[in-house]
Amino acid sequence: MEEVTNSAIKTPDSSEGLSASRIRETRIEKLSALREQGINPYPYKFEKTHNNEGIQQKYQDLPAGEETQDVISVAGRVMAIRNSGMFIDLMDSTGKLQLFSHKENLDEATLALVKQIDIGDFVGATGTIRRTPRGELSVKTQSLQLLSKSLLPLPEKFHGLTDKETRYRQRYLDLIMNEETRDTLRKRSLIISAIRQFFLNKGFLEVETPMLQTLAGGAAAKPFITHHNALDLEMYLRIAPELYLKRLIVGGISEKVFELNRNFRNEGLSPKHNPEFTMIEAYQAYADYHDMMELTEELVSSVAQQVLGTQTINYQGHEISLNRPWKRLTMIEAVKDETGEDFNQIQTREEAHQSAKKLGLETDPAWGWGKILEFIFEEKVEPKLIQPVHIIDYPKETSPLAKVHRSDSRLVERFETRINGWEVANAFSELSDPLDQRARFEAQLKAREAGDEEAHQLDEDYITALEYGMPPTGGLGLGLDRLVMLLTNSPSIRDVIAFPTMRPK
RNA sequence: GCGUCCAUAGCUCAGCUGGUAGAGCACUCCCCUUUUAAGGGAUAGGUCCUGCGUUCGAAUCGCAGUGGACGCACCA
Repeated sequence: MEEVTNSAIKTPDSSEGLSASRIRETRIEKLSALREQGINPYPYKFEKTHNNEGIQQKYQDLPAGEETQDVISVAGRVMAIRNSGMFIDLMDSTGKLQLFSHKENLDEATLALVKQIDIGDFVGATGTIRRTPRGELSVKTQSLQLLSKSLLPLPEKFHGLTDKETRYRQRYLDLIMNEETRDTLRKRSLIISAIRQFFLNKGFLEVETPMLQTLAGGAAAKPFITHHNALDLEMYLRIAPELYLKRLIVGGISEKVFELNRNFRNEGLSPKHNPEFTMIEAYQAYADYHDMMELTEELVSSVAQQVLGTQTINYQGHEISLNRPWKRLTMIEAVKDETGEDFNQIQTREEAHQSAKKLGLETDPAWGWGKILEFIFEEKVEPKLIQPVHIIDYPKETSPLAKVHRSDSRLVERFETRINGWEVANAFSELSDPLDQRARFEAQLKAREAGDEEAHQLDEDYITALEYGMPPTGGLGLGLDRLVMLLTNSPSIRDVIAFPTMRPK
């Protein structure tokens, strides 16, 4: 088990040049030297009594030059070595702490070990706490243990790792070198945790629905295709959990359900799109889209308050207030306010085409009234919506899963929440009429036959479920990654996903 | 998919109108025991992304490719 094969020694990472591989070879030689001294460079356990932040806090009032007799043990990665090992910067997940290893305080073996420590190694240290005359809180080392030998050189200590490609491909290096990355990904975790707690506190039941589906429904997007061998069946990675969550509402497992998990869409990559991304979907029986607006506002503002301690955020130079209530604007009003074109007056498809033309927009002759309204909205209004706003009452023809508006049959009860111009949430009064649902699916099928690859597929079993009866239900979908981008001021979705999709090198 | 820009040591970067590659950090060795990007000295480290071309001569110019960033398209 202690044997190291020649091939292990002689196979450096293919991306390394000579300089790095020489450093690596030197360090492998150090491994043998350590073992000859009876030191296992990869031991099993260390009794760590404190983390670095805990020490910094506990002794924050210790004056410079003072020393305590408290004996503690800390552990972490060596980030810098000064004065031939007398000073070591030790980093753990909570922060930095200096080790002070004076030759007068150490036995010969420990002093020898200090000399063999390299930047990047994990070490554990036991000693007393003192603050140096220059004010740096330090562990005055009594004993030192190597906890893991690092074989590869870390990036430069001052400039760190800045190359974006390397930061995404070797996220572990990015995390070691960049506090900002650690902070962003930790905040992501806190945000997820706050969201989960928010729903649980409101009585929502967390559920899981299939990622592998025989029919990729619930959204308009291209799916990833895969194959199940035993069933000899073409399957899809889900593009949305929506139709399964509503089946659970039909079944009555709970009147409130939510799922927080991955969706997969076979589309382009961009600073706002990753092929796999995290979606929060929530469904509440006996509720409508007005209730979902309340839920969305409460969720986002309370998560910001909890994780950031404020509801005013700064995103790439824009100050955004998440304080409730958020503005609500129908799509028709939004278009009228911005362009003067009033789709309450524009009734026919021909008039709609003319309206778009007047605004300098090119339309596809196949588009109907609703599609053109939505297109004008996206082109002319959307980029200007920086502050949170619910855009409500979408055209029926582009929303096949939403219930017809109770007072305008051209529209559905749907809203999208825009923050910084982005679609952050999408919600409906869910369509519960099975016959209408079938008609809407059939319209989508026609669009699919006409070449729209992303039109919804017809899900017979879902219609069957609706035929057994689904209560009036409000549904909400919320893109987690974009929310995290906003709350962490991250310019790219890749900054908020630990391992973003990359082409293999 | 299209366009623009980028690719030089492990990392961060210089390298001029074409003349054959440099710095700092890291590594190795020496000095140095109260440092904070420690300091001083000496060494070592290169497929200049790949290929083809132009040229007496290419890191540098051209074409193609690969990878990346950004923008557009796609994302109803």
